[in-house]
Amino acid sequence: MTSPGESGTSIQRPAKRRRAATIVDVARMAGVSQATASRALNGSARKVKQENVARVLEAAQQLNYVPNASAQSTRRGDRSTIALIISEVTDPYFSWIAEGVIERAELEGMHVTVSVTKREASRELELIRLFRSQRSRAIIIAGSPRGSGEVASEIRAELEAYEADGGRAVDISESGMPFDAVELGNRRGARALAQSLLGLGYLRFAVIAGPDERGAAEDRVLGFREGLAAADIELAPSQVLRGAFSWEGGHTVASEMNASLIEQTEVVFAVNDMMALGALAALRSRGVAVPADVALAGYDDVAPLRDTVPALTSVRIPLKQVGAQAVELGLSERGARTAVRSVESSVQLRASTPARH
Amino acid sequence: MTSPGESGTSIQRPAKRRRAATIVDVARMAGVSQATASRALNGSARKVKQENVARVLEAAQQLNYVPNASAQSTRRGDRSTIALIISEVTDPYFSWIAEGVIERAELEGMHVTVSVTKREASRELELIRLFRSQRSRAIIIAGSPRGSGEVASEIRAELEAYEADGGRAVDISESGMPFDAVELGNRRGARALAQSLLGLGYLRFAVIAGPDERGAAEDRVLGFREGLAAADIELAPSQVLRGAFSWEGGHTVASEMNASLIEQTEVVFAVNDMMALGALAALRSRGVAVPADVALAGYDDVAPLRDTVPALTSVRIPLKQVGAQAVELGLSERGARTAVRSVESSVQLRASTPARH
DNA sequence: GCTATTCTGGAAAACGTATTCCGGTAGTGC
DNA sequence: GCACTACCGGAATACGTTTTCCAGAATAGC
Repeated sequence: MTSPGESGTSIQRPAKRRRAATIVDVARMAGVSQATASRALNGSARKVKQENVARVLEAAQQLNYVPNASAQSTRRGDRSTIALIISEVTDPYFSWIAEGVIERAELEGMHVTVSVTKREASRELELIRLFRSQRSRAIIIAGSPRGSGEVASEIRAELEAYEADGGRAVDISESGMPFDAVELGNRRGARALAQSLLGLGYLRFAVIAGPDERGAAEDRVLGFREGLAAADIELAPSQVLRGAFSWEGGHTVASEMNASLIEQTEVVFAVNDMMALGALAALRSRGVAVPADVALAGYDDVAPLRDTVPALTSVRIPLKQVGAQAVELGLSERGARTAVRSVESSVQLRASTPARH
Repeated sequence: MTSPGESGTSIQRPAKRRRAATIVDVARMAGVSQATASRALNGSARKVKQENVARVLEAAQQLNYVPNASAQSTRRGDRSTIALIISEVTDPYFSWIAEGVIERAELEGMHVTVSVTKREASRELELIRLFRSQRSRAIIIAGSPRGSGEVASEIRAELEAYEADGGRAVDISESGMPFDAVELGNRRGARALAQSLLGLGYLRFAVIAGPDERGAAEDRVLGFREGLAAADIELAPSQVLRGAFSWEGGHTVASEMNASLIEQTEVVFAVNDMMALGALAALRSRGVAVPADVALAGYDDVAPLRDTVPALTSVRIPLKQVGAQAVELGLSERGARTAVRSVESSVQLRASTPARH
């Protein structure tokens, strides 16, 4: 049954050496000065005799030399990586932004360091400090929890200090902070979604919102409200349910949703697709048919989720492009006023919200 | 229509300063020596008078001082970050592994740098060199393209050099390379899936495999074949279709799939869930009902995809745990033989593969 | 053949930090 | 008052680089 070599294979390997080779070792082996070795290895402005270059390269190869990046950057004082702070890696919303950031950064010959906040402001603060300490070229923050009070202002102060030291902070959201930003048009998008749903004949709404009233997701609630207001419809507090920004969050909210509220609701708008899908699963297991009994809309229009049944109505944001724009801002010259890029989102009507009557 | 403050807001901000404060600045402001400042700021073994500590801290605060991480680590020679190399951020398979890695690393007080290969071996090589240069504590590689020949052996050499310099390489997959590894049991899992499908009464199979015959995904094909072999069923070459490891890949393969092959097939096994979903969409748009006409199974059992309709049969791998194990290996003492951890996967039968007859 | 110029190599300084080593001060025991 | 021992601050050195500065050699120009 156990095929040979399939598992549990443990391979003998060479003992470990002690210490990485330095440029001094290379220089000694090549019989040149350390300065010459440095010049030969990184092609500085200065020329070095062809023969010496060859010897140095040969020695470096031989010793498996790799420059010590820390030493290089202390000396050069350079900023060569871009830091990306996101809330959650497993959330496709963030991973698509990350994709865009990484791709664009690579085009510029820069590397990206991705870190995760888990939506804790204290972690965000810690990470910003870390990247400041690492002299990152730019810090891109997507989906900051941007807690209230204390921590929020510490975060702001830290970012300002970072910019004062020559770094660039870029915010993905409409934060009103004095940093460059890529604006997602959450409010506008949600407004458009509300209007589209009204256009389909929906009149009675419920919203599954984020855990509290801060952050960019709340703009979606706000925009949705504005859209409804145009038809003189208001959202009562009981019609706004709150839960975590995840599949589980949506599931929990929909599971605990008051039966009479469901009864009265024609369409549920969840502020992101993951929550919408969680809600979908919960509704279904409660015997509520979607969209027959209740229609459902999400936000983000995240790719791999597009083929659920019923296909989910959502608002598409060009997330990769958002990431790319953030990089461009981060690499651009810092102006006296904050720069804001924005991106167009579009309502995608699908089977989960059929026209009513 | 345009609400004030919603968009296009550009904020005046302070002019940028020139240079980050160094520990020397702090020491000068506090009126102590640089050595004392250093000792006060990082709590070294040496004690420094309470009053001086206070003055130094005060000055640091005042100047918004943050230590220069590069300088610190050139001096200390420390290795304090873990590098994670994955193929694709947007693929939930990888992002769940990343989640596990990041979470576990944080428990150990380490930070993680995530980089993306895009499945190009040359990029992998470049990244390994980068991390070697940055003196990462460990390099965890998930889903290496592990190209053939030339580059593959360069990669191996680079990793060996990295370990010789004191780093730790951890491989997520069964690679047969002389590095510690977390084994996913791909072959075993696929074999079990095949057996389960046979148990349900399926007899005619097709496989949607990766673009070529290398890498861990091919073990899934191999294991599947082994499982079928137990019932004396063989997979003809025409029954193994190849495409990219993505939704699009699965979609393309299924779109181009020969109609008579579909006719003859009872169940399609795609080597990962994303491809399965792509195939699902394509089949559907060709008018092929799933599972009525053709059943479908995937692999990975990735969370947000679980509630497609029909629910997708798949093989669940505890991906977060895989990431965590990789970190443990990377932080453990290096032994004379490679260590291998393995993880249990389990077949999840769902509606996409109903029992036959 | 002599001077002026261009090359190119090496010694030394610098980057910002941590740490070793030295010396002075204060405290303790007589 | 003296010797001995903590204690703690500062000067100097080290980390592995890049870069400046100097000097010798080679080349060019006459």
